[in-house]
Amino acid sequence: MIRVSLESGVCPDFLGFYSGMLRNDVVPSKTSFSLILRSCTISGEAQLGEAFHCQIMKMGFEYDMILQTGLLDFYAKVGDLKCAKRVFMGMPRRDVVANNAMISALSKHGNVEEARNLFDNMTERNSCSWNSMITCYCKLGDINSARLMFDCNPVKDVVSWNAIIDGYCKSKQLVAAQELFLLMGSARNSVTWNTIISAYVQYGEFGTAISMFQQMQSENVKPTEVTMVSLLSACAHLGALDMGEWIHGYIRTKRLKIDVVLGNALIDMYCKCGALEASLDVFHGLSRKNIFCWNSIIVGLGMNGRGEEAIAAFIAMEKEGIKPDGVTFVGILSGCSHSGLLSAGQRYFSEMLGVYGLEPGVEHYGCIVDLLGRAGYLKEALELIRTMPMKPNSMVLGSLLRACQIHKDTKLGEQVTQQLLELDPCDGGNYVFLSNLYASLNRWDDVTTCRKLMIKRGVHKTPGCSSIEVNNIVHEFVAGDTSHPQFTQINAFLDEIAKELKGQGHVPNTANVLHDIEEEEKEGAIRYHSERIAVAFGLMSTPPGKTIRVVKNLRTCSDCHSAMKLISNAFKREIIVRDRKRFHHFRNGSCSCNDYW
DNA sequence: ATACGAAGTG
Repeated sequence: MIRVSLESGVCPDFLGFYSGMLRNDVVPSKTSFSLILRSCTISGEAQLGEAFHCQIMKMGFEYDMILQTGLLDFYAKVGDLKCAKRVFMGMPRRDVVANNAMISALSKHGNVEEARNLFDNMTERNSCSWNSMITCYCKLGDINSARLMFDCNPVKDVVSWNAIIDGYCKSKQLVAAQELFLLMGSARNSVTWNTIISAYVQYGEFGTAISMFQQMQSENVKPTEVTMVSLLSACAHLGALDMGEWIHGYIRTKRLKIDVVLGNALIDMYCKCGALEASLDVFHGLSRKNIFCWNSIIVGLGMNGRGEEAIAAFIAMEKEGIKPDGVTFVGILSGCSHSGLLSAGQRYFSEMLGVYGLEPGVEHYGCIVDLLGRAGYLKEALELIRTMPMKPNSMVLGSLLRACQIHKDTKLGEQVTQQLLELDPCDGGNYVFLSNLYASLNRWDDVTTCRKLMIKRGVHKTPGCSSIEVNNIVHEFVAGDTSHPQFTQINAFLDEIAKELKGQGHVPNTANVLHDIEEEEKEGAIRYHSERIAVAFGLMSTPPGKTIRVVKNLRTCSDCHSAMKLISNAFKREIIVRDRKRFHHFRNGSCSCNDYW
């Protein structure tokens, strides 16, 4: 029965069968223990396995090859190098399997020298031996040695190819990975596809990741849970809700197993697409939740302006006995900041160390600077930066700068921007900000100086870019971009919107024209910000009443923010804009952020 | 022996 339980793949009940044996006065044999050990290895039960090892010693069994290999494999998998070595040294004879297990244990600890030594001294090697060495070098970032191993491997199989492709992906050599991927042709299995899809997601090429999935299907390779996790992550980044929902449907129809990782990917996708209720449904439906799931939902609630609920989730998490970590507090503190919960945020910040024993990092100080600054406590924020135990990074200063902008403290704003410029001279945003600041003060000479400095240093501003998904296709609009095939219609529609807004008394905030150095250079070629083009496109190409969802790479400007409110009212549409850091749910002329952002 | 998840800023 223990063997059956083991071979069923998940070995859920080997302990039950073991205690059953004892209850029925059946003395477990050496084979029983070998099987149990194997079960512990597969399910990663480190402590349980050790306990059984003690039991085996007590029983006084003679150690044979099978038992020793089992023990070695167990210690190798759970990462106990010392014990693995001890078992290994005690073996009178070491076959390929034993040697491979030892190599893998050494590789886990980064002992590449020792692993290589063992590998070189082996009289017999199989594909596992070679593949272990390939991954060992890959993990260490020594891709050239890994490639050498790959090239010398006389018994290359699909695992060797997958391992080296992943190695290239992880060492930022996508081109080399693509070359090998193409060379594989029909030898590619689902791991190969998962590797390349996840690489595209990691490189930020979300659209390519999705089209690779389509190609995977057309080549009849079965997508797995891992494929879905990568695709959902792509959807989360793109804010592509339709695609995300389609994937969720696919998971259900194919009966893929929603474990903590896939569950978390779904939660995160729905949150980042602004579909909180769907996210909560998945969250509550999970039978097991780990810290990733809790953190995702806490961050998601905060990001969508539901700070109180984020706090409630935090309390629920504690009740379940899950200990919060640094990420949890980033979520809670930023959630408090977005909802203006000043005192709650301060309380959690002090409890971090006091109650939870977590040392606040620079990211947590950043949250509190943000919290204080937004609420108008500029002096306090500045004082915190002065007294905090580490140097402020660009994010901390960025938060302060934002506060200066909201509360119109131009003097402090200039100081902070100068500091930011020194910290990050390659970041175009800093120059734009400083330039805007000078422009608003009519200091045109300073504007020119700033602009020249930018050109001299070869720095470029990130262009504003918004995307919207219509009929499963993600359309991207860069500010001033006229390349969309339907641009003429879009432009006409933008005029219509402008008229409608004028009728509602909207006065365009001309200060925003100065907000963008490149816009000035293009001399009025850009009439509108990217999110407006995207919303216009959405309004004209979707049926009345359908929610419009737009994702923007930068933060929305205040003019667009007020325009969106009016558009939502004039066209009777719910508009959800995800900007760089949070969501705005526009409905009936107002926004979920209550203009606090 | 290979593939997957959460984070503050302008």
